[in-house]
Amino acid sequence: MSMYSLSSASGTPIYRQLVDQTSQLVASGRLGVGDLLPSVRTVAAELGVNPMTVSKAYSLLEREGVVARRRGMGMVVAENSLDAADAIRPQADALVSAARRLRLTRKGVADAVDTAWERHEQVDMP
Amino acid sequence: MSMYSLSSASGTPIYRQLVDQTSQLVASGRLGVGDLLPSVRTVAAELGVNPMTVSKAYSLLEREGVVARRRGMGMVVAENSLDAADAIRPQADALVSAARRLRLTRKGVADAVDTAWERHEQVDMP
DNA sequence: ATTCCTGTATTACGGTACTAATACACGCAG
DNA sequence: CTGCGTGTATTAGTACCGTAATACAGGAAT
Repeated sequence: MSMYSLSSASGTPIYRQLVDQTSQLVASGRLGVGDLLPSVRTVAAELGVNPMTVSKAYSLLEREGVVARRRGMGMVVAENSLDAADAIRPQADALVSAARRLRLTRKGVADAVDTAWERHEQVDMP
Repeated sequence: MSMYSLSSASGTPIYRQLVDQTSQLVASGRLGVGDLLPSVRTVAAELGVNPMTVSKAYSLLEREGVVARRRGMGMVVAENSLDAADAIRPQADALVSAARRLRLTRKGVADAVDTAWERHEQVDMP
């Protein structure tokens, strides 16, 4: 069983799904500092995609500082990699910036987030 | 002076910039219900783009219910168009969904939004 | 040294997204 | 009706993006 699962219908490209899922695994602690990622060819075979596609994902993750290269070994989770707060910062920034353009108050944004949270809770409680 | 301003470097396509900027003008109240939008050809000439590109933006806005068609006249701001809370819903959803994947608490998200808000306040207080 | 494993540079191909050129349908004003 | 104003269907071209095929550079293991 692969650590990744692709949604072919999602429209988001494979390499980006891999980046996102890896970031999530790291940010949520299910992948710890120093852990070795599965090799490019392993992932490619499991998912039925081309090794280059996986490589592209790994390179992006390296540029973002999430993983580091170990020569001859593969890729490992980097020293100062993401925590959850870092990981959602871009989305939080996007929200705040949109809200300010619309001249919303701080409370207005908080309310919007609250109702969004409740919308989600109704859906996926396991 | 046009009501729109394009950022050619931004990477986001022209028609989408037009949709976004129009939505913002409506959601922020600077464009009121019934107001007539500038004609496709006017906008196209001012911005130096093709009328079809503007038309595509207007059609999207119509599908989203932001504007309505007045035969022979042009496009006007629709009756039940956006308010600010509607306008940021997609971004709020994206944030919450990312946060839940990372198993963040409700408070964790709220905090992230607060710090994001403060980051922005330091930048653009007029 | 040989073999097996890493990741990747290069190239090519298919598809799609964006924009533009042209021509059209139709309402309004005279 | 004529002329000018709406928006748009159709078509085409261009650029870019995502993916794959292939071949390569280099460390690890023995």
